[in-house]
Amino acid sequence: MDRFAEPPEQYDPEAVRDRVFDYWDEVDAYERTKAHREDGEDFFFVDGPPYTSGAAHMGTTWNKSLKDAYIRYYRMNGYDVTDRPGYDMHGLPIETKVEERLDFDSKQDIEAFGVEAFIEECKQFANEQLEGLQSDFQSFGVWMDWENPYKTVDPTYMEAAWWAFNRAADRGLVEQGKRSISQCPRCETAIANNEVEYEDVEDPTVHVKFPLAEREGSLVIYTTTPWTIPANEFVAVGEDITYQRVAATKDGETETLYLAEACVEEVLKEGRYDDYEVVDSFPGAHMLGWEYDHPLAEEVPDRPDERGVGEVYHADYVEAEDTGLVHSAPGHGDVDFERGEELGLPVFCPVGGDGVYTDEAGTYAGEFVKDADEAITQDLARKGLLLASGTVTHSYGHCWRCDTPILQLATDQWFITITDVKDELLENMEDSEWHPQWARDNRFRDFIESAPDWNVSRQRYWGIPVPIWVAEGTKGERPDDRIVIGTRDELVERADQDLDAGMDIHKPAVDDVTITEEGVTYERVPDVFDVWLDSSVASWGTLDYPEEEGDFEELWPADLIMEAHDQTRGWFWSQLGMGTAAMGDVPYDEVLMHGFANDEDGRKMSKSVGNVVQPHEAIEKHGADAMRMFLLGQDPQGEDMRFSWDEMQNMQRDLNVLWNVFRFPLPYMRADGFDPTAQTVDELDLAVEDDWLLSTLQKLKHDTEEYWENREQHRALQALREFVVEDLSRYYIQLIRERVWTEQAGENKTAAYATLHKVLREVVALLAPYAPFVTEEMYGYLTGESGHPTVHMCDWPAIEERFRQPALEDAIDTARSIEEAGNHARQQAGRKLRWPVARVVVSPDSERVAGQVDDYRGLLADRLNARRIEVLDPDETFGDVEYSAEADMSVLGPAFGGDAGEVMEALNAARVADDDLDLLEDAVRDALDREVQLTPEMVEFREETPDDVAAAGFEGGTVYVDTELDDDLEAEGYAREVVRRAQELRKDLDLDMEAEVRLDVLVFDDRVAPLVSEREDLIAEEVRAREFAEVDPDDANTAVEEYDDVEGVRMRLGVQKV
RNA sequence: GGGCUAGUAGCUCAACUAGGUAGAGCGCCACUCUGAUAAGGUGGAGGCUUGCGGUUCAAAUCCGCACUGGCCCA
Repeated sequence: MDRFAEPPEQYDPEAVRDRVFDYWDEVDAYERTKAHREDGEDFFFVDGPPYTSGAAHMGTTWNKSLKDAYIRYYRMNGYDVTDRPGYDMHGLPIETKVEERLDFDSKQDIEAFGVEAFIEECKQFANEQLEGLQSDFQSFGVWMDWENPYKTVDPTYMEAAWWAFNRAADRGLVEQGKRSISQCPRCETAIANNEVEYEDVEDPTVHVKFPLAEREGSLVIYTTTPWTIPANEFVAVGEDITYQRVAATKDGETETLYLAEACVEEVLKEGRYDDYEVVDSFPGAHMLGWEYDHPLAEEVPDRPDERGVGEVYHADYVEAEDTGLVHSAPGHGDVDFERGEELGLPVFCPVGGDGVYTDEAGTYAGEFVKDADEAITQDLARKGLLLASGTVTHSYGHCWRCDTPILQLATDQWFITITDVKDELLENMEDSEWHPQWARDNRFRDFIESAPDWNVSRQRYWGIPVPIWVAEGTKGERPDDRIVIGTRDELVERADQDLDAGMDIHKPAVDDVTITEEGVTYERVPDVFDVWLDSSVASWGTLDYPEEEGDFEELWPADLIMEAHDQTRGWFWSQLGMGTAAMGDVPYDEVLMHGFANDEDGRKMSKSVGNVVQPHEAIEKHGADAMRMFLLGQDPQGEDMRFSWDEMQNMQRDLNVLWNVFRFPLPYMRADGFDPTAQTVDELDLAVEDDWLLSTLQKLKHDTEEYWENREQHRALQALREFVVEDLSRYYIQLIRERVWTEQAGENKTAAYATLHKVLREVVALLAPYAPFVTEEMYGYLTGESGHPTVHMCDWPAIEERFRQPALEDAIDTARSIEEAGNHARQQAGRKLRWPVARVVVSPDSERVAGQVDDYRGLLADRLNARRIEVLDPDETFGDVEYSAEADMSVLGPAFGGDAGEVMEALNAARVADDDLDLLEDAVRDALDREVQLTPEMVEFREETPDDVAAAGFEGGTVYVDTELDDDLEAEGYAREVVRRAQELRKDLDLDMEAEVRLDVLVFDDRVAPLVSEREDLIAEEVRAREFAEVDPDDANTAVEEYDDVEGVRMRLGVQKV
């Protein structure tokens, strides 16, 4: 791109993006940027792999934008950043999608179809989804290593999981055992708790009487899962809860029931008893050890009947609700299971993985459990044990993929016994720095403390095969008789079959592999890993470890990871767990935890509600840069984002302002042959505004850097936008316009070019991580061949102390607020800025402000279009002014206590002739009808505007604008009115900036006409009028216009090109 | 049901960590400007700071409860 070439007049985001994509391709921008930092210090970023089902939504887009921005930031700071993207491609969600595609209903369908073919389908599906995600991410400018993503389905990656699992096994953290797990009977596999979705459903309820064995009466239990009653092994009570023995009467018959006191009335009502009498009251502790008869003893003859089963025990999970007596089946519920383990009870689960009762369930064998609810209820009723039955609507867990109600079953699973290393987990957690920190210290810690052992086995197909081989026929029940394979090489070496180390290690390829050692043959456990285990090894999997060792040695652990807050229980946790189990360390040093993308009302975006905004819609509407700026303008530390079209539009508007700012000087620079490499701010004599802008730029760099380092890139963006819009566009550009328009070349003009050029170049660099497209294009125009091929190769702009001038910044601040006050005063007086005023008087509050005004008189006179600026002494007053006072509540409050409010009001309302405390006290006394003691600290006096002068206050004093006119001022005022209108005509004629014209000015006012004539020189220069003469109205290059009221005067103007 | 987190102008957010008359940007209205012009300037309207209680002379801020959203857990 040619330096200072003419950029398009309009900022068109889509066109910019198209051009930049082409440009990036053309110059290999990404590759060169990476190569540029090859020798830099390493920065190991790890991408949390998105799951490959579905497209990128606003949340993923936010996440990837953040990652991209921080990667760019670190690159600009000289780091060699690891930027390998990852994809999470195994697991049940994909299996169920593929099953849907193939119209399968069950595992039998898969087996019939063939496991190998099914795996192939899954692989294909995941790859298709991956392609979609890749192009989504690229569409908004994310620069990661798209050629070489890590995929959890690559054998190299899968090996990383095997390796880690093997390490955990070596540490004694892998065991097989029964656990109560959530089972999806359709998918026929255990699913993770976080894969359980809760929804409201209607379920049967039963109140059942468990007849006591050695005493009269029955325990009353309540459950919504009658199908678990066959597996009942004990009844739990709370030791400290009060229970009652009641004699309940129905139809003239009386029976004895045991219930928690709090539940008696309601339960008996449910059971439609006519009356009852409380016979006895006692704590649950009295009931411990009571024995009862299993209510379905005859129907389920094979249930365990050993000592200890069928008794009452205490359990912490009991509360005085329902009946206060809890039916407990260790073969099902997880708390029941845990308590059962403690009590040394057997685990009895007469239900298969498909939810069908096994032979152990006696008469119910062969029936699907949920279907058996009714038969069981009827059996209980027939036996006189059903106290009541009904239905209830409550939230119940469902499989998140296929929406089947889950079952709690105790089954054989493989576990990583995380609970054995809980202290280590907590210690390791402390080694990671989190933004925000509360997420680590509250949420994450709580989760770790309550985390159960990790069930890593799944009875499915599309996953990393569990690398455990157990002695034939032992089903893994003999812990010492098993082999855990850590690498493919190891498998090749030990396998009975002839294998190739490059083989795919998915099912079914490894299923038939056997290992025979010392006369024992081992066969593989058929399970695959829980998909959460896949991504848990990403910090080394992304480095191809253990296959490749070099990067791992150099880089691990990750310097930074960033994901949304759902990953606290997901990836942040699984990595900590696996890192600790396998390496004894947390695999990341720093976590940036961001929030979720909600809709404009703060609600979750969901397809069913129809409030989803697709990233591509946002890109089409406002451009990828504006979308990224919106996303990156959000607080990334734990806060959810509210999507806002409005805000995104603001971003686009700001980019438009920047575009205009950047475009403005280019034609002048080009025309004057400005050379930014030779003519620099260090060598030129800078004007005060140049010094100021450069100083302000240093402050900006200081602030933005601090924000980025604190992971508050949104604040950095805010500061940057403010600089561009307020300081650069609204102030600096306005100030230098005259300098730039001057025709003669000169150092003054060149200094403005050099300043603007430097500032723009740095602003563009600071903005590059947010808006990679538009900054690229601007950078190209600014630097041409002399810069890097891409803005993204730039160094992060460093703070240059030599430009810092805090006193100047402060003074200009004052000048700007005086200017603002002056404009205000002018507006009130009806005197537009185009008309000069004789004088502006500044009455400063302090010597400091007085000095500042004195130093920058010229600037102020120029900005306020005043012939002269007068400065009063701080204690001097301007004409007849009154004073008001403003209360300082922090002093007033403590002094007056409860009266502070009314004293404040009286104080604020008072008007006094002088800034004198006694006068003020008098005024307040009059208002409140009592004496008050004021001190100077309590109030600040303020001058009140006199009626006859246009005045306005500013932070450090008051500005008075003297609006009285004389001939000289009027002459210039009218002359400028002529100039402005003549310019408009020039524009109508579409004349070049350089074009000269003939100007015809007719003023229909005898007093004003000669005044205007006096200023023909001024007019001629401004309008590039070569002569004042009549114009030919018929000429195509002529524009004539008549104006009825130019500040009370009629005039006609004609412009003709010569 | 439990934990964490948030609720401030029409919208996006500051002020909350050390209690002292609630601010900005955008939007809206009026006026204005016109050599960056889908810009710029000046002014204005707009808030019982989600609600209810408490602590305090004084609460957006501290405490409790409730309501609403979000995430996680059950």
